[in-house]
Formats: sequence, C-alpha cells, structure tokens
Amino acid sequence: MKVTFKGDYALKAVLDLALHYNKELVTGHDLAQRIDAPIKFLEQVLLDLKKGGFVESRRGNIGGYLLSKAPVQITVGEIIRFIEGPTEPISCVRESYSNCTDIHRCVFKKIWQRVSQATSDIIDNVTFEDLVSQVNAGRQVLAYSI
Amino acid sequence: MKVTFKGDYALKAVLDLALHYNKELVTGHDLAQRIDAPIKFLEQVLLDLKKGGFVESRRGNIGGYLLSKAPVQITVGEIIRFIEGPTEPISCVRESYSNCTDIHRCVFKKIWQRVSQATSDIIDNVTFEDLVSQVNAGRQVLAYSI
DNA sequence: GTATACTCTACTTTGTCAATAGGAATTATA
DNA sequence: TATAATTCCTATTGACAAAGTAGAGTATAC
Repeated sequence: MKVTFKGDYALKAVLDLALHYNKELVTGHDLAQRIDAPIKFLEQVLLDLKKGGFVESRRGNIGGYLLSKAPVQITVGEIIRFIEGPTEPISCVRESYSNCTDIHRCVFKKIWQRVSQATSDIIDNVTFEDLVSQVNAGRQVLAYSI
Repeated sequence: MKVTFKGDYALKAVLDLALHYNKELVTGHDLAQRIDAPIKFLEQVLLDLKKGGFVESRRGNIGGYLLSKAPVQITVGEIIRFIEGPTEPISCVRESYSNCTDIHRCVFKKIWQRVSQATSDIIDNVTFEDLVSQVNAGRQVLAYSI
C-alpha cells in the first residue's frame, strides 16, 4: 500500500468533516486551511469523495461540505481504497502473478496476499468515529496539562 | 509498501540464485530468461544487489552470479527494503507526520506505524531458504500428480 | 586472441503525482 | 436583481520516478 498526498488529504478532510458531523457545514476554504492543503487540489479530492458517496455538498453562499454518513459508518480502509486503489503491494495485473502457474513466482504471491490481508485487518477496523474519539481524548489531555 | 518491477525482479533473481546455491554459477542471460526480465535491466538490478552484499559475481567466460550468503541468512524484507526503500505506506519526510504536534494528523501516523509493523512482521520472517523449500515441495506435488 | 560474460554510464520514454488556472453554475442575502 | 460566496468541471503544467534501451569498457577461460 502506498498513500499519496491525495489520499492523505482525503483522510484528513473526512476526519475534519467527522469532527463537524451534525454541527455545521465546512467550507473548502476552511477545510484547506485546517488540513494545510492547496484549496484547488482539495476541491478535486472533495469532488471525488462526493462521487464515492462519502461526502455531500451545498453550493452557493454559506455552502460547504458535510459527511453523507455517520463517522461510525466510514472506515479508513474505505477511503484509502477509493482514492488509492487496491492495497496490495504488487499489482495483480502483472500477468506472472494473476496467472500463477510457475512455482518460482507463486511463492511471492502468497507473501503479498498475507501483507495485503494484514493491512486490511488494520485499516478496515478503524472508523472515523474511533479517530474522533482519539482526537477528543487528546484534546482533554492537552487541556489538563495546561 | 509498494513493489516495483525492479523489486520484483530482484526477489525472483535472489530466489533463482538460492535454488542454485552451492551448485553452479548462473549467468545473467539464463537468469533473465527464467524470471522473464529484460537482461540489460536485470544487470543493473544485479549490480545493485552486489553493492548491497547479497550477490557476488565472476566475470569472463563461464562467469555468472551467485549468492554471497546462504539462503537462510537472507530475508525477503532485506531485499525489499534495499531495493525499494522504507516500507511505510506514507513518507515520514512529510513534515506533518515527522513533526506530529497536531492531533488531527497524529491519529493517522499511528495507523501507518501499525501497518508498517504488520508488514515487517511478515517480510522479515521469510527467508529464501523457506522459499526454496516451498518451491521444492511444489515440485514434488507436481511430480506425483503426473 | 577470441568468445563469453559482467561493469558502468548515459539516455529515452512513459506515466503519475501534485499543483495550478480559469471559468461555469448555484445560492443566500442586501 | 445585483453581488458575493461557494461548489463544480476541465485543461494544463512541471517535476519526478519507473522501466527499459544502448553501447562501450573490462575481465577471464580456453
């Protein structure tokens, strides 16, 4: 698995929207500032997330973005796969792996499958509600320490 | 983690050399044919593997390549990291991850670290001796089934 | 000395990533 | 209705790496 800037922005954007879930709309401008992304690039990412059914939007004055599902219903794995594609370390399109007749090559395929499974076990079991809780817990620690 | 053709070729080359360990030298030509790689590209990979201390070579007529350590002493993880670099899904060079002061960003760093650890647990615990055994076991199955 | 093989460096092609740009469409509100 | 704020859509660019190509140079067995 590889995570590009695009995927990174997407995850941070969804987390920010999760933090504002059931509260207010978030404008692209504010979002871009908080997650430190170029606004025009972020707009494209948000458009993708919209097509993927993760995000909704309201146009015009006082418009903005919001999550289309509850944070508990969105996992990190869903976002990553949607933006980055399959998480396998090697593409199965590569013919020597999809059509695994030669034993020399087949042994590696098993390894990539194990890695892929281990990765999925992690990213598919973290929801954005989990992340919101972590952020809030972190904030409390910060508040106490002051 | 991402595995490019270069890494793929490197792994297959080392496996092929492992299958010939303590037997005979393997020429670049033969190697390229068996693992289905462009010879001139494979030569560069083998040169890298030599610099990394995994492979030795003999020049001239009846020259070729051989492993510089026993297959049991080489892991898949070593080869991958040497050829592809770090296995983390996201680069720690990205300042928001190396300098993790903002909680919004920090929660994802933990996930990438878990993925990275899970990946290492797999690839660092497979030696090329393991792979040789698998190949030989596969060959026996094939022999019986005929 | 010649065929065979590895060594080294440079180059090319192709594709993706990340960002930039500019306008079109939509909507609240003064 | 005009305007400001906002999302939507498409095109383009610059940088970089991945994958392969090329050719000359060096070593060695026979």
